[in-house]
Amino acid sequence: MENNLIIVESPAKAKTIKKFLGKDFLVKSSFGHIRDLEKKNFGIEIENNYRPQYVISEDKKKIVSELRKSAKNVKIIWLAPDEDREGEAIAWHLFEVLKLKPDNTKRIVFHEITKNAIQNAINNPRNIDKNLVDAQQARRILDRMVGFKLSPVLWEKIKPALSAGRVQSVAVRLLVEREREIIAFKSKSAFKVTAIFEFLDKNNNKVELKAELPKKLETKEQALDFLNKCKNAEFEIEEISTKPLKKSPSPPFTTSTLQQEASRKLGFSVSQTMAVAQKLYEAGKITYMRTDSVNLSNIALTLAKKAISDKYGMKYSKSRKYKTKTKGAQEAHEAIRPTYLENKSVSGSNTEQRLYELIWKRTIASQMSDALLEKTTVIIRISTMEEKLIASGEVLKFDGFLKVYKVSAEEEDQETSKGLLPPLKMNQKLSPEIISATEKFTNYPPRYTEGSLVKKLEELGIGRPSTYVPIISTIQNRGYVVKEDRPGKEREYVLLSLINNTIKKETRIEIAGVEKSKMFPNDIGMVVNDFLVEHFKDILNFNFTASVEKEFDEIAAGKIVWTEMIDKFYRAFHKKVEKTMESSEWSKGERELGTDPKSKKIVTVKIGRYGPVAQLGKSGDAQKPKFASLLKGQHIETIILEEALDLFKLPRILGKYENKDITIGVGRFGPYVMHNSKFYSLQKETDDPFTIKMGRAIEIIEDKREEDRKKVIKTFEENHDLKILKGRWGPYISFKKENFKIPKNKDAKSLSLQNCLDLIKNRQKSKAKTPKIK
DNA sequence: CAGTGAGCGAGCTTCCGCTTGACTT
Repeated sequence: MENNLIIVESPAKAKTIKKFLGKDFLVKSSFGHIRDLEKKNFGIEIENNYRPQYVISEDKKKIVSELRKSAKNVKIIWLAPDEDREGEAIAWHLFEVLKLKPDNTKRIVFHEITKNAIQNAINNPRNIDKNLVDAQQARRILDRMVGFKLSPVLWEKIKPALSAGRVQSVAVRLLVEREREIIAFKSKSAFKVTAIFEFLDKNNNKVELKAELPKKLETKEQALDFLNKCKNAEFEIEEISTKPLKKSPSPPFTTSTLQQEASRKLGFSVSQTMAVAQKLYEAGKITYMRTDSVNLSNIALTLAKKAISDKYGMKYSKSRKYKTKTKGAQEAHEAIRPTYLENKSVSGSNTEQRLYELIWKRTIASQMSDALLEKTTVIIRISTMEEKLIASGEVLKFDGFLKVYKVSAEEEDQETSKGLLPPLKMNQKLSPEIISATEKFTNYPPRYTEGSLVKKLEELGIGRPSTYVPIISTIQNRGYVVKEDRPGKEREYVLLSLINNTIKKETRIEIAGVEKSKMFPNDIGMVVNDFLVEHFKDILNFNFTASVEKEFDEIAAGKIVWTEMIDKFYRAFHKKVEKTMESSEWSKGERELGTDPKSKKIVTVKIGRYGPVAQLGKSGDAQKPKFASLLKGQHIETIILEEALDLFKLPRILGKYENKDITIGVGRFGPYVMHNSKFYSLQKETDDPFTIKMGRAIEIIEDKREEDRKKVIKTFEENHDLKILKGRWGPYISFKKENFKIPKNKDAKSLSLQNCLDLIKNRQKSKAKTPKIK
């Protein structure tokens, strides 16, 4: 029987620690927090000096009782959660819930999981830091107050089941404000001049030199004027200069930078990255994946140095220490790094291997030498004017860290690929092959991706590594935002080119504004945001978290008492909640678009009971107003009168097919063709419900019929309700509008009717057995 | 695949941070 019990948060950590400790230590995990505020009745006794009502979480009851049992059988209990605010609170809750005694309970912390670090921690125990715990309680209680007082205001004033919170509401605000910037953005165009010179080098090889005019020309006239002056001009090299350039590696990964890079380089979503990282962590292949620290342990530094000199040579190695700059970082862990830096790759699924390799490269690169480059700039004189053309190129002199890790382009602006320049001489004469002036449009500010949103939140000190994934899913689940692709629009641009002293004018078409996996605010997100910003400005302020964090720090330092801080906050906050409940209007984001020329009625758009809707006429009028839902892609903020009027033209009857009406309409699942009371979806990109013709409608119907025929794998004469069909996840049984899985080891084609019926019966039985929780 | 804000009105929704399962139609 062991004499010691160590409790940590994570089972994977427990497993690792166990290896370093002798038989006398029992190592267990609490699986994170074990208690939380009661959900019913607010969980805070306002009248009793904000006394928190803690309850053991349903899914932790079993763990708590196990821990209680273990604690009884040992002499000393070591509480070893992380050394940050939340970790301290976990230790304190454990102390309270397990009814531990001060004389045989010790609080220890370690920053890396090594035998030495753990031994060192055990030799230097301390008591639970109650001030730090109080800071956490204040954080928890403030979040509950904000969330559980604000959300009901939204239910009352906008729509049921909405939510607001210190973190999520600011995340939505960022997206809404960016969207408005984009809506208001006016694109300007200017002309970019590039020249290509061709000449023969000393080996008589044809070489090209590409040069640019550093400033853009504002108008087409200026561009034409410039090209005209280039006619019969002489071009000559005026200056060649080189200067050395240095590039340094990025720090090793934190949760947020890993999420961004995995998204950019591997195309992973934020949640996918975390799921894969969790697997690697559980397998002992990487360190903990939820961290805000860029710090590497001394062991890691030594391992990195050895791995780099073994693989690439000593001159590639350079030990570096990185400092965390992020606001509010708690740094309870190391940066995310491979546990064994000598392993460049690992076994596992394809995604695991790729993510591991990314982590390995980034970690190793962070401990490598700078890359050294030489940048050459060539200035070309034009005989007919003052302006100069500039060509530049880069040569890599020493690759350094670039040997393993290419820095990914932060923003897309990589127009000129900088390569080697051909050998050139001072005063060398050049003759242009082509000089062109291309019309370029300024771009609106970029929409957020999941990763860039996380980055922004982190910069503002909002949210924690463990919450980035939940934040993103919450704001989507509430319908405030969607992540999606949107097609671009065609745009004309002018291309002027000077070839053989003649100017050619062309108009070309480019696709602009294509969006891939971007976060877009929905109408409801905008309405909720506007409401919150109007009535709860301070909480929606981007600095709100930072300023309360300062107060939490003071609580942790013992300078202020947590109940006093909370009292001050709550009094002011609660007054605002009450005032808003009483006085504010129903908020539906209504916008008037204009008057229908036919009926002379007013057209408005707003959030209706079932989502964004257009309304023709006023609700008080003698004639009841007409309503029509907005289509996907239409928004209250941007829809115009003509588009809204079109909505009232549906549903419309196109004609007859097989003696039945064909009707076009828009329903819950988007635009449809209805025929013989069956629905067929229109193609998202190609079909327009307002203009679709009979022929195309019939085509859609026939296509769907054909597809359905192909889906059928097997039918049975004896029972027409039952079919074996081919679906997205393989074959399945369809029976009276319900679908049933076919076990992987069974061949769908050879199933008999009886087999199928058995499978159905089995599923129904197992379903009945599953007890309903919650 | 329809309805579009109160003329019956129960009982519910909701926060942020720590952790991993169990569950996959």
